[in-house]
Amino acid sequence: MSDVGEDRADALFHALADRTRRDILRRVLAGEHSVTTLATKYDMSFAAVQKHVTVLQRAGLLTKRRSGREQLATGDVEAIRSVASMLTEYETVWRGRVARIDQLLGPRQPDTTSEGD
Amino acid sequence: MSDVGEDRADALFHALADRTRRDILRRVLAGEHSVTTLATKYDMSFAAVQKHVTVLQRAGLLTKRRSGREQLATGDVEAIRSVASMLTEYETVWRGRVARIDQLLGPRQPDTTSEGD
DNA sequence: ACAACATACAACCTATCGGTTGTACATTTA
DNA sequence: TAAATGTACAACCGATAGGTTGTATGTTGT
Repeated sequence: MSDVGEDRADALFHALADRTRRDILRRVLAGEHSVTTLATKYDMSFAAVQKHVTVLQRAGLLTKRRSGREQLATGDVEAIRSVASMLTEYETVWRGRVARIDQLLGPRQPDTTSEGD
Repeated sequence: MSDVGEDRADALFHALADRTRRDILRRVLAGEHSVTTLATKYDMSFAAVQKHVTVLQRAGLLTKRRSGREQLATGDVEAIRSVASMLTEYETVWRGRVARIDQLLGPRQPDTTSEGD
């Protein structure tokens, strides 16, 4: 993967690696919230929450929209999907291994025990 | 979500938030590798790589199997899938928002522009 | 038995993280 | 216009992350 892609993966996974940020993300995916509104939900300072929002924003997981003196944050589901597709690539790597092992073992009886997946 | 579930999410996302660890993960998903073999691939000390392997192991993303004096690491695709399913839950939250907005706007003409997904 | 190899882990260092308080600034409302 | 509100950001602090070197321990191979 490209260096910029790895940078993006770093930012995305890092942003998701904190439970407060994940909770904020759920809230802003469900609907728009001002930073102050979000801040009231957590037992920490406004500044701390504001930093978490910034981290999520830098990772592209949320965007902010100014409305008067409020800054309304909204979750970006496309960013979530891009993380999911990264994971799919990992799973593809794994399937490659299974395919190689299958080839190594040669043709066998079809598996009838798990036919209705 | 339960506290233990959040702990697990912390560990998983943290483990994935480092490009060296992600690269190790790809390698061990593709096939078994000893820690020393992995260490030769990176421009850092054996101890550093060993620590990365431990982080991945603690998160459940890989398992180790002793073979003589070697420790063979192998990727666990189920852990990858569990992360993917977490993300699906976030997407579900988002769809809930869209559904609420739809309801708010009331019934409309069906969208014929993207019928063939 | 002994040398070489593979691993584990402690101790240490620097940078970053997640939190704090304080201050500054723009916008709204009385 | 002045006070209240919402935000941004700098400076600081303790804990953790990611790296290092050094040492100890188990496993091969000669």
